[in-house]
Amino acid sequence: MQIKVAIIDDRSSNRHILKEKLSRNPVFVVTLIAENGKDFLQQLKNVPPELLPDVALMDLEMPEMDGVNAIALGSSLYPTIRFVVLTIFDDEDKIFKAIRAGAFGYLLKDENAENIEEALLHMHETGAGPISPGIAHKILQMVQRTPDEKTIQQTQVQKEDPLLVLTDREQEILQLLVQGYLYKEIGAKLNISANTAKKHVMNIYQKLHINSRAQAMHLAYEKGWL
Amino acid sequence: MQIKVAIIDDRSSNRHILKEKLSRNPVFVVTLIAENGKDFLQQLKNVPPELLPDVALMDLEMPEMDGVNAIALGSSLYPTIRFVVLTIFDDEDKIFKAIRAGAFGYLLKDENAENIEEALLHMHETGAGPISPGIAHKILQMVQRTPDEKTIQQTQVQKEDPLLVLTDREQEILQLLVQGYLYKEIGAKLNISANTAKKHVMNIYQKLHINSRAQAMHLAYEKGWL
DNA sequence: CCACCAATAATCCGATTGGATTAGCGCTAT
DNA sequence: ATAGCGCTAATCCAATCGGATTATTGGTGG
Repeated sequence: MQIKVAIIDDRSSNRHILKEKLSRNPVFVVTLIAENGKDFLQQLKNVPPELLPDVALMDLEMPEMDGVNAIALGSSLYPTIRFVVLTIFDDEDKIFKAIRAGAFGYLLKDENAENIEEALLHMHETGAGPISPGIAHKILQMVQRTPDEKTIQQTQVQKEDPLLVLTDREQEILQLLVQGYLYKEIGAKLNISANTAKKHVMNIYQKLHINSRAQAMHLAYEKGWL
Repeated sequence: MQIKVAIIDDRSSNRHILKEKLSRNPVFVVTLIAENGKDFLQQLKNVPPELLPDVALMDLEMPEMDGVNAIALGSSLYPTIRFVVLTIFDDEDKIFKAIRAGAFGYLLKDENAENIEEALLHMHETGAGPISPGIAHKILQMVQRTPDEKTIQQTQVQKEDPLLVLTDREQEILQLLVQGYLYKEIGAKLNISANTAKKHVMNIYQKLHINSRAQAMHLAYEKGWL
C-alpha cells in the first residue's frame, strides 16, 4: 500500500528537499507539487478521484492563497484528503486558524525529516493526526483558557446502574473494550495477558446478558458511560 | 538538579513499577506516593514548601477522590506543582475534564517507561507540557468541533460530512454494520451476498480511514449518525 | 481453617472479521 | 465506444472474537 502525498510550499528548495526525503521511502509517492494554495486547488481539479492524494503537506505562508484558506476550501471539496500543516510558525493564532480550517495535523519544520516520515506512517497506521510536541502543548493551553458549560452539568453523580454488578476491574476493562481496543491491546494497557482480558470480557458479557462487543458499545452509549 | 516526583495511583503494582522505572534515572526522586486524590492532598499538608514535588503523576480513576478533582484542588492549592495525567483512558470526556481541571500534560500508560521519562525531562527543559500523540490528536479534534464565533464569518463553507463520500448503498450498509449485524445478516436484509456486504464494508473502511467495526461504531455515535 | 470470589492465565475450537485481489455487469458521460 | 464508477460476487489467508473449560493465586468472611 502506498501513500500518495501532495506538497504545497512556495519555496522551491523546500519542495525539492521534502520530496527527496520522502522518496527515499518507497511507501511514499509524491503525486502533486504546488507552490501555493491556488495552484494546489487548480491542479486538483484535473486529478481523477482515485489518484487524489492521501495527505497534503501544507505550508502556511504563501502568496496568492495561503495554507489556511487552502485547507478550508480543500477539506470541504476533498474530504478524504488529510491536510497536515508543515511550517516554521508556531504562534497560537496560526495554529488555531489552521485547526479551525480543518487541519488534521500540525508539524514544525524543525522536525528532522525522519520524524516527518515517521509521523506520516504513524498517522496512516493509527489514523491519529501527527502533532509536534510543542504545538500540542500550545493547543492544550488554548483549551484550558476556554471555559466550558457542559462540564458543569455533568459533574453530578449518575450511577444507579447495572454497572454495579461489575467489579472495578471489569468496569475498567469495559471502558477499553467499548473504545474498540483488541484484547491484546487491553492486556498491554493493563499489564495483564490478553487471555485474562478476554476472560474478564466474557464475565462482563455474562453479567450484562450480552454476547458481543457491538452490544456492549450500544449499552455504553445508551447509558452514557462514555 | 533533581526532579521531585509524586505518584498517585490506586493500584499498588502501578505505583511500584513506575517508581522503580523512574528511580533508574538519578535525576528523578520519588518524594511522595499516594493511592488516591484524598490521600495525596492529605500527605501534601505535612510537606514543607521546599520539598513540594515538581511533578505529580496522576492516575484518573481512583476511589475516594479521582484524579480530576485532585488536580482541580491541588493546582489551586499548590500552583508550583505540574500535574501530569498518567492513565490508560483516552476517551475525550476524561481528557477534557482533566485539562479543564488544570492538567499540564497527559500521558497514556501504554507509553513505555522510556517515553515517560523522556517526556518528563523534555518538560523540565522546555517547559512544554508532555502530551501523548494520540491525546494530542483527540484534543485537536475537540477544538475542531467547537465552533468559534469569530472564525465563522471567515469560513462559513466547511462542514461537509464525511458521509458524503459514501454512496447511498454504502450508507445503507454502514447503518446495519454499526447496529452489529453480521455480514451474512446484512446480506440477507439487502438481498445481496454476504461477500458483497463485506466488500462494501471494506470500501467504507477505506473511505473513512478506519479498520474495524468498533471504530465505525465509535464514529457513528460521535457524529450522531445513530 | 475453610469456603468463596476476584483476578490472573492458559488451552481448544468454531465463527467471524479484516485485507487483498479478481471479475462481470450496467449506467453515464466524454 | 470506451473509460470510469458503483454494485455485485467470489476466493484465499491471517487475525480476532465468542464460548467453554481448567487452574493457580490472594483476600475476605464465617
